Amino acid sequence: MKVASVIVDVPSRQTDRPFDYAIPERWQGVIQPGMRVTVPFGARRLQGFVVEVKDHSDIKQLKPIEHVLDVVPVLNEELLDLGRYLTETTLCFAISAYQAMLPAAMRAKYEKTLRLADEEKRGRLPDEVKPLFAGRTEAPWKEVEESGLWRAAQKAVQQGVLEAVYKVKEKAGKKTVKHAALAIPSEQAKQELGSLPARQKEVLSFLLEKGEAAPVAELQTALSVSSAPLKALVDKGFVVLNDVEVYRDPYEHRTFQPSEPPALTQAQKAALTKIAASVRAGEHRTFLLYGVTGSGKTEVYMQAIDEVLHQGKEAIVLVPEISLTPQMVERFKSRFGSKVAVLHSGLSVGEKYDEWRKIHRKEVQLVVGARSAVFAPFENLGMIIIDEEHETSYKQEEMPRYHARDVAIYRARRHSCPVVLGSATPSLETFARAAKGVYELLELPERISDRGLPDVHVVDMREELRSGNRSMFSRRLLDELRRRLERGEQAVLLLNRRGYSTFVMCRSCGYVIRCPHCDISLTYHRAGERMKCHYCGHEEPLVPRCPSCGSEHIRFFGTGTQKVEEELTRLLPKARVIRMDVDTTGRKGAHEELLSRFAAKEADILLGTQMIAKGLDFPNVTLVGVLAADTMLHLPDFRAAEKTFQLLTQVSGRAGRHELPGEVIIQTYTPDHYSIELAARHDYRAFYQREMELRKAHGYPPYYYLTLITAAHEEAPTAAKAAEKIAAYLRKQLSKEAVVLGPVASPIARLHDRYRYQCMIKYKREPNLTAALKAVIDRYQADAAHGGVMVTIDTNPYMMM
DNA sequence: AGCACGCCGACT
DNA sequence: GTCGGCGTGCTC
Repeated sequence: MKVASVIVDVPSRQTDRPFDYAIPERWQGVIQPGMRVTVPFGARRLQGFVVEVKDHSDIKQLKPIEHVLDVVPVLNEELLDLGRYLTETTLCFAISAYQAMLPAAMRAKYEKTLRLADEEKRGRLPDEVKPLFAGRTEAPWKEVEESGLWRAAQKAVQQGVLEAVYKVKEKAGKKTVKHAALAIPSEQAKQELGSLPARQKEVLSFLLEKGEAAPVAELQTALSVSSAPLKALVDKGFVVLNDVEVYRDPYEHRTFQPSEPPALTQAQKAALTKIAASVRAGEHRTFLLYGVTGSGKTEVYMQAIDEVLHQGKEAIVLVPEISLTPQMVERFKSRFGSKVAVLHSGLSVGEKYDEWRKIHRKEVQLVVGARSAVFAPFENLGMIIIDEEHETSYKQEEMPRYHARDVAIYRARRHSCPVVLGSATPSLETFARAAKGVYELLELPERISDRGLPDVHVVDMREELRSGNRSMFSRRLLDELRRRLERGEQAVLLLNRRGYSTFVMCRSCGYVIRCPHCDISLTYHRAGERMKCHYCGHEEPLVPRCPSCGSEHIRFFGTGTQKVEEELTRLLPKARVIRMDVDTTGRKGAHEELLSRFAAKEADILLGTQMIAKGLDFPNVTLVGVLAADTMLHLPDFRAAEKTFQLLTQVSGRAGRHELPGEVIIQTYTPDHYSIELAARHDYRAFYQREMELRKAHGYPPYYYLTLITAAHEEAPTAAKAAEKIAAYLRKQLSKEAVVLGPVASPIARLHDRYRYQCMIKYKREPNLTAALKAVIDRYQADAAHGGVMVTIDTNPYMMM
């Protein structure tokens, strides 16, 4: 008998293993590993992934597979293996790994209904349940539950009057368009023409002329006829209607000017030569393309891609979500046309599904996308590029907690092809590997515009305060902004905090308004006079009095983008300001719209959070202002200095990229901090040296590996005790070289109503670590469902909170 | 994750 | 005595 091993769609420790199912006769030879199926699982039916097909199972009573959802496997051998690798390295469930590789549309939706066992039994329904089945034989379980008749219905099920039905549904379908085509040979159709009414004649000759199926909508507008004549022809059997599958094209109404590769600089040429050689040789190598902002990294990528396509292979380009701007898409679309698929969060579920299918069917050879695009189901990969390699958004913060860089290197090794990591501010981990020769360093030390990097001025805001300027703008920044307005040039202002104020405090008693679910102060948002938690999304109206002492002296502290916008319009009434943050770009397409307005010079100042720091390229921008460079510096994160340096360098790079010279003003309360000083001097290497010393001294990456374990529970002592036990267990299991720190309360001590305690493991080489962590999960993650302690493990964390 | 099964307390 | 609460363990 043929047996399929299936990973079922239940993300829990106990079900995180294959279950065997019998393959019915009709699907023998059809079912292959990597296909999605639906299977009976207990009382339910679930979607699952076939991971193996075999001849025998040790299980006595096998249930059969119910349906096959795919004609062709959606996960090939390589991706199935990659899933196993992710499971092992990130300690996630196999089902989570496989689902992360596919578009959301392919994940199943489940539906439970109650159905009348047969019509004769209707009379035996309990009276109170009867209305639910009035005029139908099936009722959604949700309705039954909401009506409060749960128990009566359950009883009816036991008596065999009703039966529970479990359905597995596909989330998004394929989009189809109705097409009309001739159902008879064209010779016959021509003969029939004479005897037809006028309108029908027009329709039939239209189809005859076209010679192929025509979209119904198109046909109707072209001939300006209703659907009646068409229907008549269908009834006569002359014409058939078919649903033809089409792709939703998110760029349907856009045209892309074809572009030609420009000439390269010496440095670009040198880098390209090395990458191209590696592509041609089909060898796995990791390059670090370290090039200052504006040095033309993208052009190197594109010409390297040319080489890949030339070899008949495929390429993946990863770009951070926020810099996957229309500008970026346009550059790739105009160079590579229909060979490109684009995957980013702005697309609808259906659109993403369509882009994925284009890749799966090999209709495109290039994918440009955010993190998850690294799973693009190509089978003949020639290169993977990761732009802005240092970006932390490449790390997924939920299961599976993978880093796209690691996945890229895994896949590239398997496909024997190069990986190119590009950045103006490489992560320390990456640069250290390049320095050691593990990666090959390629440098682009100069801007292509020949302009040099912009002048950066650091303004000490303590000085400003001392000379009586209490506003959030230094005199220098305000002067420069005015000058830009006069000259008709544009400015970009960065403030890494959205909302109006960062916290609301009572001046009488010092009470700070906090989120009731998290240990976080609420941010005041002017629109609608509301206070929001930026972690869990909790919102409440602003209170006129202090909830603690009743005083009316409620004041706003700290500055957010909303407040800056207000101040700007007060100080520079003539300035037209565009504000860009999560609050103004939430709507679909808003991001794109705001940027194109700025590009069209409909505004003088672009004010925003870090989403404006990356990748934007506006020729008319000659001033960049950073309002508070220290916002990230004092966060409880060993990467705080690195992130500050990166952000300052990236945002500075937005100025003076073309003919006009650029200038950058950085406002700070800590002008002497090395991350600010060295960013102002554009000195990455000095920063790298300095930061490496500190990492070494404190035992942080890249000198040590980290694993972060968080225990969370509604009761603080329960969470603390669990963390304590875990730490003790790990200390016992691991070698003397490993350091287990904590447990301590997490920097965000409470989140979503749960208190959180964390332990950190620092280690260099720890062969038993994975086994020990699995044991921790087995012991604690099972309890999570039963109101127990929730344990999360992040091997190689980027978020310390 | 669901869901069934099973073992104890409060009602017709 | 039965109904109905929730803890325990299983799902090929």
